[in-house]
Amino acid sequence: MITLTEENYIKAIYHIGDNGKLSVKTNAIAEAMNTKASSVTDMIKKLSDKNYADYKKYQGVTLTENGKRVAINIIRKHRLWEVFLVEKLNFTWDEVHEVAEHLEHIKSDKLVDELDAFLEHPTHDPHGDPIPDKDGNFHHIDKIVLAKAEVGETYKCVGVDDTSTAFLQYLDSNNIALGTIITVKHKEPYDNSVKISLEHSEIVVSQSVAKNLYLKKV
Amino acid sequence: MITLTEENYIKAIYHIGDNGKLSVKTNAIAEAMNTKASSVTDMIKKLSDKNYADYKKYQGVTLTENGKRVAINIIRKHRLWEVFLVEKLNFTWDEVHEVAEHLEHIKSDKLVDELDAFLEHPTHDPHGDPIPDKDGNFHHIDKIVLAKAEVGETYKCVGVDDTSTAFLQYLDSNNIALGTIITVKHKEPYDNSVKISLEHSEIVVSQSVAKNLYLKKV
DNA sequence: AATAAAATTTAGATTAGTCTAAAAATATAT
DNA sequence: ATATATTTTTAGACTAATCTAAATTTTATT
Repeated sequence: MITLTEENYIKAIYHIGDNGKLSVKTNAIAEAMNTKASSVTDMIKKLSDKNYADYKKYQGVTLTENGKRVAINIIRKHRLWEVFLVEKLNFTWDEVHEVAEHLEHIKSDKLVDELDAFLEHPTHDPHGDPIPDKDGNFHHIDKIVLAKAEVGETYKCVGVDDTSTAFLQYLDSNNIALGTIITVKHKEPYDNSVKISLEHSEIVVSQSVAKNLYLKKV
Repeated sequence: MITLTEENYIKAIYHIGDNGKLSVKTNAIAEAMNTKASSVTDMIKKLSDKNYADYKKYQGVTLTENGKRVAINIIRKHRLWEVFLVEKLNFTWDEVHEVAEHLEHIKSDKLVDELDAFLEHPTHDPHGDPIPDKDGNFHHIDKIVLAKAEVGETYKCVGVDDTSTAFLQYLDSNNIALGTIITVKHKEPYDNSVKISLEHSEIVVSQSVAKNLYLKKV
């Protein structure tokens, strides 16, 4: 049996290590999970014993195929619940994360499959992140970041990199949501800010905003 | 902060003690929760310290108003999730309990309120048990048990006392569900079995079935 | 009312997850 | 390449929830 805590560590290792690809350092996990490095060492030993991770002392951890499977399944559940909360229960995209953190640990294959069907097999969560299917395959859309978009072109907003409450609320207050159509008007070389036009407005966004908003050419 | 385990003990005490009315014995809790009496003693001391229960050594426990509030809130969540699982995710009434046992512990007022609204403020769960409202008030329907129904009268099935998988599957296989209309044809004094007619059939049910099926006159 | 039986509590141990402080290994800088 | 700084691990302790076995209290029986 896998515990809730083990699941959370596996998820953190998956995310920090670029979707399970890279080896992850003890301190990076400790910081992400708000614990001490010593606690992390204990846990990664345990994950290694249970064949969820490969661990060599002082060298960091990587997830095994088994560990990746667990991580992807939790991510699938997390993102499906986020869709449910936004589409059915009127949550805003900055409110969903905390609740989904808990819902993602409910263990029932039937629950996940039926939820997926009820939501009509969504491929992306409210932040634009892909939802893996039952077999763990991600539906990939080729998106670019606003900072790299071309002046004069028109795009659809398809996701965000930064999912912090502050950023999501900033987007809300400027009427930018998933699906919003924007046109790039000007890129200012001096500070890398970008002027964009929306349906009813024209705004200038800073470089940090431009680096965190994903677009797809329409 | 209240732990998951504390919540489960509080719920058990509430149920065993006839909805928080009676004092509950240590062994009764141990049996219901599949633990040892010594573990129960430890926990009820803790619940007492935290003002969820009143406890006098060797005399059993009762819930405080505070404890009852917690219990009713968990029951509300449990039953709302059961409605969701049956009505939206195609669960059968014997499949819902286990998953709802986990969902009931998710803590988010917005989640519960929105779920309640999404389900259109249901008053009863799939087994016919009442769902308390936000303020903890139960919507009471005056139901009688089949064993006490009158011969010749017609009733609607509104609930069950026994929610075991075996009983629910028995009802399913005899086409009895919440809302089913039945007429009492004959009560056999010899073994207290009851002959009832459904829409397309006439069946005889045993005393143990008759004692666990709730009806309302139509 | 004395004694046997049953229920309950205490004492002490165990496991999962965490922590602090010290020790060990690795990385960095001159 | 040697000293210093940083990172990681170990050792030992703590809390929540559990257990077994022994002790105590209550209940039932004669």
